Amino acid sequence: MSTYASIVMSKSKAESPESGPYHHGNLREALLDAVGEIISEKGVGGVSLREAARRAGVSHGAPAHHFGDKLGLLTAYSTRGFEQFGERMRDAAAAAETPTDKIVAVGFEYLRFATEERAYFEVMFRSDMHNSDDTDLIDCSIGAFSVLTTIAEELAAEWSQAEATIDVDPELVALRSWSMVHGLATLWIDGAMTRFWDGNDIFELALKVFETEMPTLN
Amino acid sequence: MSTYASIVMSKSKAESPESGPYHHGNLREALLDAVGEIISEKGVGGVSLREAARRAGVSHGAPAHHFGDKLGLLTAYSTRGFEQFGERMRDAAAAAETPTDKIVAVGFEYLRFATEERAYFEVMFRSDMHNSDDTDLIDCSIGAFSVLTTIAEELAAEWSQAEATIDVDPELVALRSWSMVHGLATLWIDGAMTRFWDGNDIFELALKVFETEMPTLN
DNA sequence: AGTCGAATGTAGACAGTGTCAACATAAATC
DNA sequence: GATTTATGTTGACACTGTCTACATTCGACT
Repeated sequence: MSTYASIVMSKSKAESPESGPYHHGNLREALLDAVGEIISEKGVGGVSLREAARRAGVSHGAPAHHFGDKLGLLTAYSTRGFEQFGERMRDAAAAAETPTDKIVAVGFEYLRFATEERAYFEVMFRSDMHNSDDTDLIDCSIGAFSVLTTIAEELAAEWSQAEATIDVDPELVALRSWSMVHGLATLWIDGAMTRFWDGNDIFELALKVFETEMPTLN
Repeated sequence: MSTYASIVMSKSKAESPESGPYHHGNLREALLDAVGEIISEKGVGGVSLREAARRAGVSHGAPAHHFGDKLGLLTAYSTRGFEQFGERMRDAAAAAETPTDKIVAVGFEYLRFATEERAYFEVMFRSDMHNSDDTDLIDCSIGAFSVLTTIAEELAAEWSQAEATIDVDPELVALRSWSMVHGLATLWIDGAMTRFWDGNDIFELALKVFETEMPTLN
């Protein structure tokens, strides 16, 4: 079919891809972009292989060649999210001086990512939205969290030097910080806190929550 | 059609409901039970109105009369989860003496519910799995969390009596505790911690995490 | 007791979905 | 330049949510 013919004969049906070169050129990335768009517009439940294909201007079967199945697409999207997440964590840590400043900066960056890049965040931390055994995904997630564990080690070293009585496990410091900031992020995102806190700034709330002393429970 | 005829002529097709009385009698509860079964077997993504109807031995259109649509079914399931969750929280708090004991007991009960009743937990804390505006759901969730806020008030009162310097906001104490335990629960459930903590007992980990002192970050 | 409306359940249709197999086209490799 | 590989298309299938039309039963009112 000539180029003219393909234009004239282009179907108006929504299913059919726009007329263009047979090969997309960068379909993989285009599909991942589409996933982000769909989640932002309709939520994670609105994601479908066919809709992503439609937005990338390609037939409904095309995505299978790049991602296998739906879970494969979401896993790749999740991996991309962890890449960007890790980059943000590293940048935030690098911009601060002391271990204490670092962990606070990383915590706030965590919240910023969760709220600004909610599409990624939801898929990243929902085990049924990706294949947890995927090696790329595992590598990227470990890369991101290693920022936190590194800071925790620096913190623990600092504390054990300053106060002889305190000898904390760095790993537990990391897990404790992680739990707190992750819980705050998810509860905030899911709207669970709206009926117990009437503000619309999570950073303001986070500052107050982090500063709150709990004597008998340290 | 006589009873005998209905038995003899019963179709073998999986779609068709088992022969029985025209009215189920307790379809609403049966469908909610089915949802729990499905989630336990196949995860939240495996839930479908038709599968629930099939398990309840009823035609595919029946659920609509009780729940409207799929979101309605999940909202009702979520509400039922918050009812049981609230009951557990209240029982745990009632079994402890001091405010400090109470909040620890409630925290551990929170983790127990998250792991033992994972089917409920996932739907309860996933905003796209239920209608957050549902009044019954709102009532039940507030009922559950009010246990925590009540304890936080008792704690804050105790602390402000004992140590004159500390005057904490009870609401922030509640949100802080909630964030930490919720973050730990969700990260544990989603398997995010498996590569950073090699144990299989969340209560053991929780004990260590809660006890970990973080001097410069209180 | 009888009637009628509401509640509950059935059956069929429709568009949308994921996945598969068969095929078409372009790119890469030798 | 031929062939293998990667990429994309098309059609089919079973499954899904939702809608409409219809059937049965329950309950309330006379």
